[in-house]
Amino acid sequence: MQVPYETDISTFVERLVAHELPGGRGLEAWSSLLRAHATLLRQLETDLERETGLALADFDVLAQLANGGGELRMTELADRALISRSGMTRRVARLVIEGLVRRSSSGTDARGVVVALTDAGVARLSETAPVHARGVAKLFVARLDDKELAALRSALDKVTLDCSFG
Amino acid sequence: MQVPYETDISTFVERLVAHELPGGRGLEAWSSLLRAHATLLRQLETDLERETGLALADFDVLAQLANGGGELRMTELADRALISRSGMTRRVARLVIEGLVRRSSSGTDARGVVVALTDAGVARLSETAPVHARGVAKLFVARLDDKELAALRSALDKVTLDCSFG
DNA sequence: CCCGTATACTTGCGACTGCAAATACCTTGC
DNA sequence: GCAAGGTATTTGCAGTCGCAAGTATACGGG
Repeated sequence: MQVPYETDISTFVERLVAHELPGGRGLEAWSSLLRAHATLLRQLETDLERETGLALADFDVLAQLANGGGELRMTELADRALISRSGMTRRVARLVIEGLVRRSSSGTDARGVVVALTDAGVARLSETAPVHARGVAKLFVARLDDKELAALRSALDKVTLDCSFG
Repeated sequence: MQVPYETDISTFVERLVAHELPGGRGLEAWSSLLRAHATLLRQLETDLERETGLALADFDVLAQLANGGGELRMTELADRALISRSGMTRRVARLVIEGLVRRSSSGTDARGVVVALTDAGVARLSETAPVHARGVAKLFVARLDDKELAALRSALDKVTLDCSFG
């Protein structure tokens, strides 16, 4: 491709992008989404780990199981936690070793595995959920009013895809 | 912690969380943020890789460099790309091997490294930027009107932290 | 009843990540 | 002009990830 060296690279790329996104429309919002997500998750992760010793990824599995009534299938769990099935296989394996979760085979489908919270898992979740909730409250919810939260949710749901992992 | 087995686990955890987030306020918005981010990035990543052979992470480095006028220091690059400095060291190393980027020492600070786009890097960015922009346009911008984009940006900027990596 | 295909999950693999420690250089105070 | 402490970057390491392929089970048509 012919590159016009006489102009600034930044404005050159801007022109290329403008063909798809006139005036760079929506680009600041997109970039804000990336930044907010990255910085918030980073902070929540380190806070939770420091205060409770539990990794956010592991907390998420426990929380999803609780939301699911205490037990879920592997695929369902992976979908809810937004990671791949193979990733969930290993996460669950780690949690089983820690005794926070139990695996049993599904009664109706011998291919299936049901993952359930153990008593220790429920206890661990009980300790950690308030800490994480406090983090989300302080860093996210407290900085926004009801209107902003509703707008955020509405807009984000419009751009959410329903693709799963392999 | 004493766990009331007689009640549902889901409502039990809900009660624990309600102490920090009355009524679970903002929790749907938070979950929407996580879902939107995960699904969008997954799709954009696979689309870009399939159509251009470039990983989104590598594209991001090239784009940040272009935005920075063609060259940036490692730390600045890592901050903009929202990853750790050590991660950026390795990404840049890969891009140097591919010939898309060049490393040179800063004139004024012998500790510093300046990363710059090569001609090949500019060319690669020119091929890939429209593809990525089209993806962002189709999956994100097109689904929202100007008001929603502005609200999204405003709300997300309010919750963005300014922490860096180690 | 059995074959072909679809689904549920796991494993081999290669690649990427961040943290902490190490290295190299700058800067300030004295 | 040099020691002490700060900054920029890289490397050792251990952990995690997703993809593709593999295993095991379910199911539908002949």
